[in-house]
Amino acid sequence: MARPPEFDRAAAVRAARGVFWARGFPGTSMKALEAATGLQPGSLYAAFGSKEGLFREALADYVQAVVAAAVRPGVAPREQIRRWFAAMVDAAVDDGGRGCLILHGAAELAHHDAESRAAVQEELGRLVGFFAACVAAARPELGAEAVADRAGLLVAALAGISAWSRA
Amino acid sequence: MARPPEFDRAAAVRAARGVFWARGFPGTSMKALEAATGLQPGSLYAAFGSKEGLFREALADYVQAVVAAAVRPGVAPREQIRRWFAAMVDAAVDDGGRGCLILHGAAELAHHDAESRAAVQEELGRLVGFFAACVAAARPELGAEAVADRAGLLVAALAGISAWSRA
DNA sequence: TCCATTCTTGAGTGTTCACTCAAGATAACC
DNA sequence: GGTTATCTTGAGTGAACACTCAAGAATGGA
Repeated sequence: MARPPEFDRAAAVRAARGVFWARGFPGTSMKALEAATGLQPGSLYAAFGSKEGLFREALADYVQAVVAAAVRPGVAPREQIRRWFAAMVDAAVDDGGRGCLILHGAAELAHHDAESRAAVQEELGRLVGFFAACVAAARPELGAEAVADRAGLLVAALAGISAWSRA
Repeated sequence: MARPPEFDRAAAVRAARGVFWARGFPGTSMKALEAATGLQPGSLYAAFGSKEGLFREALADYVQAVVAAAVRPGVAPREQIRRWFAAMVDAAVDDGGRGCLILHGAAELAHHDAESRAAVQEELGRLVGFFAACVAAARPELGAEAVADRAGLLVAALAGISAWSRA
């Protein structure tokens, strides 16, 4: 019926994720994304609609990757949080100055369109929710409020590492 | 001999500081700075040389203002640190999402000219140095390494508040 | 009063930005 | 093989960007 796409969409998203992660949203030009993905602007816009659209997919891919690194069957909830922090520490030590794509994306897209802000806030909520679920699983006797408090504390600490490693 | 400038340079810097603080460096256009300062591009460039130059002065003004709020004659060193955090908390609660101009500037100018990077790193060093001096004064028995450790911890915590309030 | 110097003005510079679109290429279905 | 649908290509779009500069206005000293 029709010609199938030639390029690997997942690979393109992964490449874009790397550029966004290293240089931030405003610091990344479409030219840089074309170079990283090896795609022409036409293909890029046909597939993702806009720079923001590509960023949203890259962000989702990032979350999926970090979650996958932390969440493994049979891993205790407390260990999952530890692994998340371990990934942040590795990023700070090895690729100095990348930080957390969710947290920086939230700041960088604060004055953009509502759709992008909602998307990044959703990922942010997912992050907090993940931590809350781990805390609740590790300490079943805690009330909902205490769980939310401690999850918030952990994410704030994560934000500290992220911001400090970028500065 | 010559016509004196009509505008108040300090007021212009203060106005620019507010815009940079609220919207970040890349999110702030020269048009916005012209509107905020009430100056034409010619005057702005004659006075500050470039957008980065204006940002550097705005950053210095920011540091001076926050230091002035914390450092008062007769205030104990520990209380000075407390006041710095109090200012950060006020900024997070009242003007939600501004964060610390030094920390965000360091991340936003990471891929700009060396001069700007050096300037922002210098302010960052001044911030860490201020904390270290306060810690050393509050706990004279501590060694230099312990002082540096604790100052670093405090700044990392500051970075956490800053990043989290922006997200 | 006149001159020298500097400031202000604002239209205009070239560049880069995100983004579009017509034309050609390619594949699946009949 | 013809048809149809979609993909790729890459030159090109207007807008926004940081920035400049010539001309006029204003001031202090001679």
